[in-house]
Amino acid sequence: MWVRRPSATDGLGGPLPRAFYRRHVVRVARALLGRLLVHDAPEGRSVARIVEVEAYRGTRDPASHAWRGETPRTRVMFGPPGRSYVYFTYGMHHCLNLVAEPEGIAAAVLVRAAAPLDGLELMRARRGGVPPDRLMRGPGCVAQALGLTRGHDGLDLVAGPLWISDLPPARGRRRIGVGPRIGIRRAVERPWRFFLVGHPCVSAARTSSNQVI
DNA sequence: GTATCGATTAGC
DNA sequence: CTAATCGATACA
Repeated sequence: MWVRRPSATDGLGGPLPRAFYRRHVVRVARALLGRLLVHDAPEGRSVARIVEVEAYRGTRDPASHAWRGETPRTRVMFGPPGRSYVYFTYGMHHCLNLVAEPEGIAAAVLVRAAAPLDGLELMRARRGGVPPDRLMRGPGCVAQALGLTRGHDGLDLVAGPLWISDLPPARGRRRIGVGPRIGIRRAVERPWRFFLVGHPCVSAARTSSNQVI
């Protein structure tokens, strides 16, 4: 069992409780915006603010990996909430999801973009000489910057090396943009992508066509 | 067994 | 716009 190492400069609070994730995936996705994503890797800690997410749910939405039912790859999506779902795609990229909703309901939130806050050197070593705002812009970049691979699939987000802080996101003066998911051919055009409006680390794709609420 | 496509990215 | 690159999936 992994034990998170405390540190003197640790002002991050603790991991969100499992109940946070045991809700409708869209509600979880919105609640994740602005929160701190932490990876305590053997090489060191990385911290980033989540600025863009997408929700995936159920076995009927053809955009969801789980739409054909439970398979070895999607099993974790059907499992208990508060775990990671990391998949490999296009033969070269990994993507990080956070599993939501009660066990038995396949649902997860894809982390599409984040703003690096700590562990910048570590991220630069993993990503190469990329400007800070581009380190975690795009789901593949998020996973790469954090050093996540399929070995990080199914991790417990409540008591593990990968977790979301329970510190509340800044409430004041933040707008949440809403739009359809990106990169989906058989799109189900529903407002399942959420992002912090105007944040430099949000992926630019189709932003102009999205509503702002 | 073969064929196709992908919750993507970097580069031209 | 396309190449990269391989696991999951569909089908013979």
